[in-house]
Amino acid sequence: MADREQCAELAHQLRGAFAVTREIARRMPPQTPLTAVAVLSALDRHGELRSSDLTELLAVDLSVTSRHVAYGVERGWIERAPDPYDGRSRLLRLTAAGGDVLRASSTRAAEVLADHLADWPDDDVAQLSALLARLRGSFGDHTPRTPRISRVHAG
Amino acid sequence: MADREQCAELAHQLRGAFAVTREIARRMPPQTPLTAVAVLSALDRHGELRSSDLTELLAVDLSVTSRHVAYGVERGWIERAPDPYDGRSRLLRLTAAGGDVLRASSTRAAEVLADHLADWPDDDVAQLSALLARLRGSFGDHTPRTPRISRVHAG
DNA sequence: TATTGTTATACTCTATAACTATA
DNA sequence: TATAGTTATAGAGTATAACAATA
Repeated sequence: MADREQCAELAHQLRGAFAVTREIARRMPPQTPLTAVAVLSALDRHGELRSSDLTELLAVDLSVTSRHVAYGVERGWIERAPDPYDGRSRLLRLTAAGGDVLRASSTRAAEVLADHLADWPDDDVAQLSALLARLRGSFGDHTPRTPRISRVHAG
Repeated sequence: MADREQCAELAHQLRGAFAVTREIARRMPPQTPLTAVAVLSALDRHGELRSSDLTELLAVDLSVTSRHVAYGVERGWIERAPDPYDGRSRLLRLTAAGGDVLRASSTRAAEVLADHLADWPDDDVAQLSALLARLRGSFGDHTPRTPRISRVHAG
């Protein structure tokens, strides 16, 4: 169990990571800000999602998700299908064009990181990724629950 | 040397960490947003700094630093002393009140983290902190150069 | 009556550019 | 002529609240 001083130090380092992420964001093309990439990436990894699921994954307000999704839909990166289990919501899906944009964006972000991580061993990069994934997981259960809840209700 | 796919994965996880940091920021008192804490923390760790040094440490534009510093000065958390080596700039210092605010803020941020990291072993928290510190370091040399440059110039 | 999602509005944080003062 | 810092302004990103539609 982590003590308070360790947690305070981690909070400090997270602020540093925040700065690094901002640095990456600055080097992304203006058409695909990091927020847009985050939405596309979530859809790519989880498949069909509802806005409320995305909201949990991105840890923002639903109104924010709504805007980001509209941005992607306008550009043909995301498509909205009817949700057979709930007429109020729709299922969001990545389109082929959205997949292309995501791949290009991921490549760009990876380039920026690789520029600075040239002397990092593979294992350290992997370990940092793994620890960050766990950190994210520890901040609440952010597994989308669209299939589970809807189908239980409908079945 | 990290390959591109690993870097893409790390970029993804950094976006997740970004969300976690936002979550912490939301739970901070409105008087001490995370940006203010970052400034106080930098002054606490590095001692006297110029605005340009802070700008590098925080990885923002100088105009942003200027605003954040003004915010702290207005509240008595930061004091500005004349820079004996350069009349254009001033040396920024944490005041006693600023130290108090920083301690309270750090405690609060640590609490939020500790709430979610209850089941983390000490070693993992320490390792994540260490890797994040290294990540920050790999993004350019952000060691303040106030003493070095000024004194060389003056000496 | 509660919930999903949208939109209007306001607030925070950051960047760009114009400016002052000093080197 | 260049650099440190400030300030005005604009642009992202987010949250709150009011709203429409459905459960």
